[in-house]
Amino acid sequence: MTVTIKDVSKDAAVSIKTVSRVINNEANVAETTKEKVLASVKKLGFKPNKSAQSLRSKKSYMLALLYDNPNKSYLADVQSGIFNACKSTGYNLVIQECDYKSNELKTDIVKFVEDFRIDGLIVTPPLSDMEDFLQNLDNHEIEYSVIAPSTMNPESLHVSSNDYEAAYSLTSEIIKHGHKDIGFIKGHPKHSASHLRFNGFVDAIKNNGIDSNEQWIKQGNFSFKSGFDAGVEIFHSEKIPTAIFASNDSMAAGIMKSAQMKGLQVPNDLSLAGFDDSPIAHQIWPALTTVKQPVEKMAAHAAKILIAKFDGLAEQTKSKEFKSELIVRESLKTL
Amino acid sequence: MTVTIKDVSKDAAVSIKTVSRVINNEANVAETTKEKVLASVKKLGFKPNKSAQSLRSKKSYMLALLYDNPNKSYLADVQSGIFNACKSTGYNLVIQECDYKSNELKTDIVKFVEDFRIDGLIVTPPLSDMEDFLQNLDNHEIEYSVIAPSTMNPESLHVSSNDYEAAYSLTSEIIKHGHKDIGFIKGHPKHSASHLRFNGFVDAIKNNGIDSNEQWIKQGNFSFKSGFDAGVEIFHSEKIPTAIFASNDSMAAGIMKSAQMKGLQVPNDLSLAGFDDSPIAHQIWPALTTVKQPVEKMAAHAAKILIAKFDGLAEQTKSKEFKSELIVRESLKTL
DNA sequence: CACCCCATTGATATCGTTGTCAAAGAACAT
DNA sequence: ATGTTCTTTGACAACGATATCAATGGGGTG
Repeated sequence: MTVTIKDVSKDAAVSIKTVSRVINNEANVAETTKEKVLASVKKLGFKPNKSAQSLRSKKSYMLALLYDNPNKSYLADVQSGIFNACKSTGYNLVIQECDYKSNELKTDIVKFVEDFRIDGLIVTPPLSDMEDFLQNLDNHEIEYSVIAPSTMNPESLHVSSNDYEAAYSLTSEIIKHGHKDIGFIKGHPKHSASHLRFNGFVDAIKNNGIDSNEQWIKQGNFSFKSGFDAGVEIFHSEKIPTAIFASNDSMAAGIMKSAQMKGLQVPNDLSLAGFDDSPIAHQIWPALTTVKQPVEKMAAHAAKILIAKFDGLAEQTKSKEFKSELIVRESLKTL
Repeated sequence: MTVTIKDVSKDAAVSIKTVSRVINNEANVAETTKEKVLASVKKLGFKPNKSAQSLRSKKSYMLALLYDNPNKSYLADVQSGIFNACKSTGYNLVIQECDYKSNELKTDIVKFVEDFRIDGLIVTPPLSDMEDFLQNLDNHEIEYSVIAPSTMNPESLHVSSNDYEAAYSLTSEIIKHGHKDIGFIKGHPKHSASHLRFNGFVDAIKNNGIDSNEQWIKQGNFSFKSGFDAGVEIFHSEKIPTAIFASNDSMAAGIMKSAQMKGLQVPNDLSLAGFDDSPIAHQIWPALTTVKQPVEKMAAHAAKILIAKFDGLAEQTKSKEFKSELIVRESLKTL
């Protein structure tokens, strides 16, 4: 049958409480005792029963991922990262889709956390950008870790990426390729990443002494269609840019479609750049120049720092900024 | 504080065991008693403590999704379906990535199930096509539900789709558009869906009195690159087909890339069809003619029948075949 | 040496449910 | 009326861990 803490205590000739102390890494256990217990644990193949732990300790060992993001590839990466972090620490993950526009969102989530006895939340954009939503979690003393928040409260647990710098250097790269007429498609206005990327673009343009043309700057919302629509508008103007930087790959793909429909060749007639390095970036032709963020690692870290807060792990428990990587592919041509 | 079964039993003036009986839908509870208890449950907002239930009943209320499939969009849909089914029944889902080629796969999974006390597995292709793997689960008395298995054992829990018929009718549609020279890219040989789709294609060709050209039939593996490579080969031949049917959208996108690189216009010089209706299908231009499977619904059903087996739900607990939908888009042109 | 302090350890209660088993009463057969 | 069976109900143990609190003993201090 299954091995319990009692079996271990017998084998190691100590009390069950001492075994409990060892497996929970509690202080004040003699080194020799600890070794003895660990030996028995290993020998018998003991694994603590999560249900019993949970029942007694009032912890559920469950995290929940909150998202409102139609990007399946992003979501898959986030999940994958969190799952890995959970697995090694004995936690479980529940996925909860949200509607950031809903009026009941705040109360729904509090109820969700209480009903399911969730230990902590991992919050992704755009929810991570809603100050009042996070404030509400604080008020209810719900623990959470945030991925890419708009304001980085040093008190709060969060991971971020260098969106501004990445957009700045991608823009610089475009300029280096000889482009002076550059369009930009903004991302969803509720995502802080949208503004960071736009600011990076604007500053790079400015610092290189290039004028920006308002007509070539369009508001998108990260969807393929919004990119397509923006492209249609831009290609309608009398003069069109030689390059367009879209705030994500889906929109860049949308632009590519509208360009192709208009008979424009990418990259000969138009260079294109995206952001995210989603699968689409290299599944279209020409493949997109883009920026790759270590989404999976970021998500894993977000989970780790949250779990560390619960279990007091020694590990790197600090909020952290991750670096993106510029990927230059065929869609960007030297003029 | 939290409401327990004890509070309910007091409020309803019955024993805790009777409350337990009611919330577990056990037989032999008088109708009036049942109503009384349910009223108290509702009034107090009682929710059973999963940890306590789990500890005592030796059920974990956890399912695991087994996959070895790089297609993120497919995975996201499967997960989403299962999560929905789980949520309404109080189960949780763990995701377990596998390597179908691994020698230790069988023992690893058994260990995984035992270590985490998983109640049941949901198995996706290509694992669902590995007879010996499933047999091993049977031997260890591990419960599971299979998505798209190669052989549909009426004893086993499974959901399937009509891959053969869908491929047949998509091929017929291509033929109806006037094509006689049709290429085909096979999917990953370990997926039974690959063979079903190919057989559907072959039979449709035959029944329409069309000759198939071996040179235009290539082995792929569902990846973008394999589609691209197949395209390169095909476009190398002296005569090229007027249409190509790829066993999934990624490969169709790969072909499109190789066609465009060769200067071939889709659909003017070459019609193209894919399968799955993944996001890429409408994020490239021209958008792909394809087949959409109700993946999310299938996955939800797979979870439901598994849970039903545990909890004896009255619901539709039968294995089921789901119907796909043909989606004709611009990539298919009438000759 | 007596005293106290602190590190270490253990006995036992407890978490909130379900399982076991027996009791009480209703229904039916004899 | 009596015995038998079946339905309905409850008292109490048990699941496997952690929490509480007290006991033990070694080391330092006066």
